[in-house]
Amino acid sequence: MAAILRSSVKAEVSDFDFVRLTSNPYFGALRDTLMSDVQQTASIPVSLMKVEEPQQETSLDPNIVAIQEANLMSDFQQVMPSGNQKVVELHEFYNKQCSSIENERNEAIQDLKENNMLSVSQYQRELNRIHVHHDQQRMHLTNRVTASLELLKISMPSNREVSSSKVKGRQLSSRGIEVMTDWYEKHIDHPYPTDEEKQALANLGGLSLSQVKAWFANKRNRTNNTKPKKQKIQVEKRLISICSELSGNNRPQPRLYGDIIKQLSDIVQTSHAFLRGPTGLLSDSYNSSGDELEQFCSD
DNA sequence: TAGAATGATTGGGA
DNA sequence: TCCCAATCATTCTA
Repeated sequence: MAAILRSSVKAEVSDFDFVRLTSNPYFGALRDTLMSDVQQTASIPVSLMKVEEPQQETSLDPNIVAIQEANLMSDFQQVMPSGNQKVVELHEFYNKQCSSIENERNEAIQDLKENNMLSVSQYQRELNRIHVHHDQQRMHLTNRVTASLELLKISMPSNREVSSSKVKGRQLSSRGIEVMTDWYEKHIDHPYPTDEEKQALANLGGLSLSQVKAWFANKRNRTNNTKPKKQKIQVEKRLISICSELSGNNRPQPRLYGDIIKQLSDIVQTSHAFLRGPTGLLSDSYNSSGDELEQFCSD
């Protein structure tokens, strides 16, 4: 397949693209599937499907290895915070194998240096062969670990929950709910996490920052714990208190009504947020205000 | 299956 | 840019 690709679109496919294609972790599986199909249908000569393996001594662009390793490290950094044991083990395995390859490389170079029987050109050729060999080993290792990490990412329950939670209406991860609820209950009087706290909660719960923000906004709103709602509840309590005072048996003397009106004026003055809101008691069409009430009181 | 619960989005105010 | 209230969309549950 790669041979076909290479020969048919040689002008467009660079060596870089070709190596990227053949080093893709799914390339092998795709090749095997196609080979199987070819053998079953016998409509395409198998020889055409033969993969052109890179020459053993062909030098490998170190940039490709570096890019692949950087991508793998980036993947690890994304998944590691989940604390998944298998990911941790895979990461350790990868680091050990890399160290092992580099140790072998260094030993081989050291042996080469100690060999005084080689000419300069022979030495250079041999040195190149050592680097190519070990670069290929690292590339194969990186590909294998990348494929394993992909499988782990798919199988991770927390990851499934996080990705699926992007869909509307899906439950957030239980860990995420747990840490946010815990924080909310501990800060019930002021449930407004700072940016740093939001980020920490997101990291702890495996959530995005916007999910944390939305969860707290919903939580405050649905438990009547937003600032305007709390203020409104306070005002309602004071109004009920005044009403009961006015209608009760211990009704105040008319000369004390001024005090009550003053109290009502204070309530209007301090309740701007919800009284003047779009659904408030004092909408734009209602022109009365605390000041007017104050004026009425003094009259 | 209807209603509740919940995550996400939107538009407006500060 | 944050917060809020309202609303939508989806899932859960009795």
